[in-house]
Amino acid sequence: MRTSPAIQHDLLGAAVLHLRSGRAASRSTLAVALGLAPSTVGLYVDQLIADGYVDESGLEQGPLGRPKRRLATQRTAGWFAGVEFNAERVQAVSVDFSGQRVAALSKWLPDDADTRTVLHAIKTLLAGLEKNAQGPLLAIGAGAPGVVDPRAGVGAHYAFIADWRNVPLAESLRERFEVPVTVENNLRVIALAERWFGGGRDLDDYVVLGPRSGFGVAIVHGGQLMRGVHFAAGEMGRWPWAMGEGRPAGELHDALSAPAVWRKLAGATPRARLPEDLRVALVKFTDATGTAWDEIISDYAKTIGCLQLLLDTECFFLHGPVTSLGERFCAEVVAAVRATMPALAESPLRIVPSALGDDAGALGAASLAMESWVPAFAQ
Amino acid sequence: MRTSPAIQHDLLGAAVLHLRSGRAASRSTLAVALGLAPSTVGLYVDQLIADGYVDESGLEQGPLGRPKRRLATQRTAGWFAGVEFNAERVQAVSVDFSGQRVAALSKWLPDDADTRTVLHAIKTLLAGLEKNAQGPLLAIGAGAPGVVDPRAGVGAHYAFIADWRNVPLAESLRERFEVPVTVENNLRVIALAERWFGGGRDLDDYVVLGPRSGFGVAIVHGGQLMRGVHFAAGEMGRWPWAMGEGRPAGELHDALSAPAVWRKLAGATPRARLPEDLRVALVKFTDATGTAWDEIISDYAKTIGCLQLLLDTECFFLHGPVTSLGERFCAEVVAAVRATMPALAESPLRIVPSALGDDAGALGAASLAMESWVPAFAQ
DNA sequence: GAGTATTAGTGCGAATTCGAAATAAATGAC
DNA sequence: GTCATTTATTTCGAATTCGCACTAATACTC
Repeated sequence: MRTSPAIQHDLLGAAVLHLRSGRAASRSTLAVALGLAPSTVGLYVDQLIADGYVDESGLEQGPLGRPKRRLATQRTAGWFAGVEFNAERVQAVSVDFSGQRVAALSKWLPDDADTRTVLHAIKTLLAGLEKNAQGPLLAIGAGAPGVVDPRAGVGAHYAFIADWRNVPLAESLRERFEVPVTVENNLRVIALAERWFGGGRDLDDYVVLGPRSGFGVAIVHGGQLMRGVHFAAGEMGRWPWAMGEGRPAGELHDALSAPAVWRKLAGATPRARLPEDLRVALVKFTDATGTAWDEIISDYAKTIGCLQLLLDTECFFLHGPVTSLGERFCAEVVAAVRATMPALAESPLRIVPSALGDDAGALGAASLAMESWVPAFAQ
Repeated sequence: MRTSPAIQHDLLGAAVLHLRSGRAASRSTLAVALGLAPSTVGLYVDQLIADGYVDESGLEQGPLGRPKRRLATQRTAGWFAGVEFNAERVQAVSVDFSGQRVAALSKWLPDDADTRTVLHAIKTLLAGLEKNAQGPLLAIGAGAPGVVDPRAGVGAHYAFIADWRNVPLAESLRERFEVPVTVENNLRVIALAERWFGGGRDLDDYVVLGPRSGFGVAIVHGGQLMRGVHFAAGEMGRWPWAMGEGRPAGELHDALSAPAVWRKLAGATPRARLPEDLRVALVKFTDATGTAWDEIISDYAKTIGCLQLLLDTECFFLHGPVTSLGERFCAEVVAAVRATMPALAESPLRIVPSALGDDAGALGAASLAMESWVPAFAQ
């Protein structure tokens, strides 16, 4: 028996995050990850086991020496909700305490959706998830479009939902569900999803490319989301952009957004509804060729090359409907960057289509919830 | 008398940094800044005073209550050296323990300077500073051009000094002067100078614009330098850039570098030696007008606008020779950004000419030394 | 000028975290 | 099988840090 169980702390939350992510799976690795003494970690783990958040699931033998006692988060200790939305639809997922996706719900919004409609839809989906959930709801994360102030928990503004101005999203959900609520911008939440569920597991520096109805990016630097002083970082779509010889200058949106890509490939205005239908439509073009294709490759290459020169990041994740253009698209962009930008000719540039599907945003929102959680006062 | 003097720690170093920067000036403010209990800070301060690093310099009365006992770093407790160089010259400064600049030396390099020459010049300047210094040398910081690996303390490569490849700069200086040595890239070191000696005192997010022989930027995000995975962040000069209607596409270097600006304004190739003479030459143009001037404004506006859309930073500091174009230049660039980029029309964009002079780099290098220092084991 | 309110700093016992030695659990050599 | 070696975890006294009550130093009130 130990002398005294340690009083709870943010460190308990941090320990759970390490265990859930798989970055640490025993007392000894946890000690290294948290920068604490092994004896201290022992106390924390005892506490977590006693409270039912963690259990020991067996031994893991290394090449030599005493085996590690494997620790894992207890699946049934509770669950997290993530919800993400834009002007067209709301998506929600539930994730159990061990970080596994459990269920998902989504709902299309009417064309004239205003703030009230959207909030109502969000609450309906969350309530739907609650019905079939195991254990208590521990926290909610929300990914909102437009400018979001995560500190205040407010959706500052977004052009495509009527009325969407200084919406106290966090407060509204906390009142209804009585758990902590964290909000973050749409695309930045997807960056979190990459870290927890996608290819960003071991990366501290990466960029998410988000060509949807516009074009934006989310930058992760040193493991932290780059938000910008006014929470407006990543709005690359507004860059001035020459559309090609003879054609008028426009914005980057007009070259890289999902509808713009579709328009170029199909030679017509998209009737497809964003973004899922566009995704399906774009699959048709995965082996396209010709000037339209080359133009798209070259625009993407130029954009990503600029980003790489400026940020020197480790990996670019392509998200949204354009992802359906596949590996070949990414490979050709890499080749084009190397060919047209001398400074990056030797660079180990990585551009990968995200392995996450359409609910990346909702998963990321759930990650937000997981990251915010700390154990309540165990009495 | 206190129970037991606390054993030394990195926290002692952090405390000194807060006192030196003026962010904290008493036990109570220090406690808040360091996130420690007031009683603990008391112990640390006792230790620092006993070791001669800090002293009490009087009282500071607030609007109400007991006055703070003002703490200040002891000017004579030792000094820091900062050295910065490029292919043309080496500059070095000494800074006393309270962060005041004491002396500066500089030296032009021969046209064919190679690695050996440069290292020798650096050591000579540092030895020169040592001669007139008060107290012991505590640490050295170095700002090196090109790609620098701060972790290894190595200058990785730089095109304009023959032989400059994987130069163990830190090791070499540590051997000679027997103090800790930290190295960092040229321009990033200037960003540190802004924080310690310039207008970046209270900023956590800002960008340094460095038009010299090329064009690069240094990004500070969340108080931390953005280095990039390969220590190559900020190399914007290699962005592809349309030079204007009809003219061939080039790189951003060709539009924004100090020689390029001079060339446009003077209509000739610069004979001026970089960068000091260019600075002097550019002063002549501070009230220039005409298409050349407008073109420069518009190129800078476009570049800075792109950066602002992407990074949403708090302030841009203009450095290098172009700074001599003055406040008017910056104001016109701000106006041009607002006029040409709708998304930034309302933005509280700040572009300021750096208040630091030509030895900003050396001062920044000294900051590097100050930031790295922790008190030795006081016995 | 005594009393109250406010803020700064200190003393001291309690709580936390550490460090080093002890113990535990494995492998491999003989 | 026993023993040396290696790695993981725990024990336990020591070191650090905290929390809170207390003292200190000021302004303001009456």
